[in-house]
Amino acid sequence: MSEKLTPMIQSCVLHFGEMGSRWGINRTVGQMYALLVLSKEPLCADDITEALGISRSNVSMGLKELMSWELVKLQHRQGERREFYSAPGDVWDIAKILIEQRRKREIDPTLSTLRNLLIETPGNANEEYAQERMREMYELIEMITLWTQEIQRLDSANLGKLLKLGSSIGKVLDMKDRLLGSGKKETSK
Amino acid sequence: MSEKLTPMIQSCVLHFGEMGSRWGINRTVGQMYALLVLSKEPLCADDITEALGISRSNVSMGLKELMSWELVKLQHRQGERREFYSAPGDVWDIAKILIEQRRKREIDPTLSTLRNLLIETPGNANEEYAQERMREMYELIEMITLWTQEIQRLDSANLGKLLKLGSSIGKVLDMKDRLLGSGKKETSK
DNA sequence: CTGTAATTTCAGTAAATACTGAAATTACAG
DNA sequence: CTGTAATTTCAGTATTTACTGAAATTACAG
Repeated sequence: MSEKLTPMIQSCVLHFGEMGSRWGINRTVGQMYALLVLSKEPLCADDITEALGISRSNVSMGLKELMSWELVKLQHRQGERREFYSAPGDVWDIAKILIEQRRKREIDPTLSTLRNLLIETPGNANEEYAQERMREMYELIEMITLWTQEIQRLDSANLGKLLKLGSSIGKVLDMKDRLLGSGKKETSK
Repeated sequence: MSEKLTPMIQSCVLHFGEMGSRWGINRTVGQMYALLVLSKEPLCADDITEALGISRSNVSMGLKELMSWELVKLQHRQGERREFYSAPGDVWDIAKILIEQRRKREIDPTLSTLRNLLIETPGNANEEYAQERMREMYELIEMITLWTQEIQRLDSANLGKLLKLGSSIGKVLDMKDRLLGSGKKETSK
């Protein structure tokens, strides 16, 4: 990390590099992305090289990675050979992309693996129990995925609305009871 | 990976080892945990050593790691020196622990870092823009965290209820509108 | 086309992470 | 206590992952 970065931006970049590395994202790529997100203007590869003090080829590979995640857009400028890169301007859009990509890369394959194991006939009591747990996993992951997908449909405005709905999911459950008229007065806790 | 494991269980163990490594969890620790989750009976360290074909010391370190995440419980048996380890019997309980631990380890520090950067006075236009983005991140992460915390309060039964609520968050927003009588008829899409 | 300024690729190297075996420590039955 | 069967620690090593510089490739202005 060498030139140009103010301490404020540098702190943020370093932090997200660190976080990235804890979530299975290469530290340097995390830093690159933080830099792009925090920058109003699109950056070219050399800007990043200089800002982070890493090699040009490393930046090239990192950008390739970010492109494969569809986390960056590429911009041409008239009469310029260089490419400029930028992150989506809305943080929620970024989150949606991340969720979607991880779903494709990790969740879907996991569901598929579990599904395949669940159609096998258990060979003994162990396997029977194991399948039980796998089934629970499958259902939980599937449920969370479905909800997440619904939430992803929201734009920033409606997201805010949902979030202001208040801190209590309990209310949602109560609503459900009231709306659907499910007789017993259950609470969410 | 050597002894005893049936192909079904082995596949699952390998898959979750792989997934773990993509989420910043040591592959072997992921395998160990899958094994524990799939096993009805608690396992001792040697069981794991044998099942995964890794060294006893590696198992010891892995179990230490899993303990620090509070993902395993430890059981004594009368007149036995050995310790037996087991995972929670409910997959949703496991998920709640994972969410909670990652919040403590990664989300809270991130929010704290962002908060510190946000109270600084921006030194130039760049920093002003950067702070804008940081504020959006802060708010999004905080919101998601609050919701997640609410959802974590649910037990398996109520979770099922919430999830059966249906695939449409839109419905929740509609409920909100109806219940709170917010005049305009907005939709969630 | 041609020259140039950019990007990409990749073999080699560096750094970080994970794993092992041996030694030290611990727990407890007798 | 003492002996033993277990666990933990840790220095050294192996493996994996990340990074670099040099060479190859590409895009395009002129």
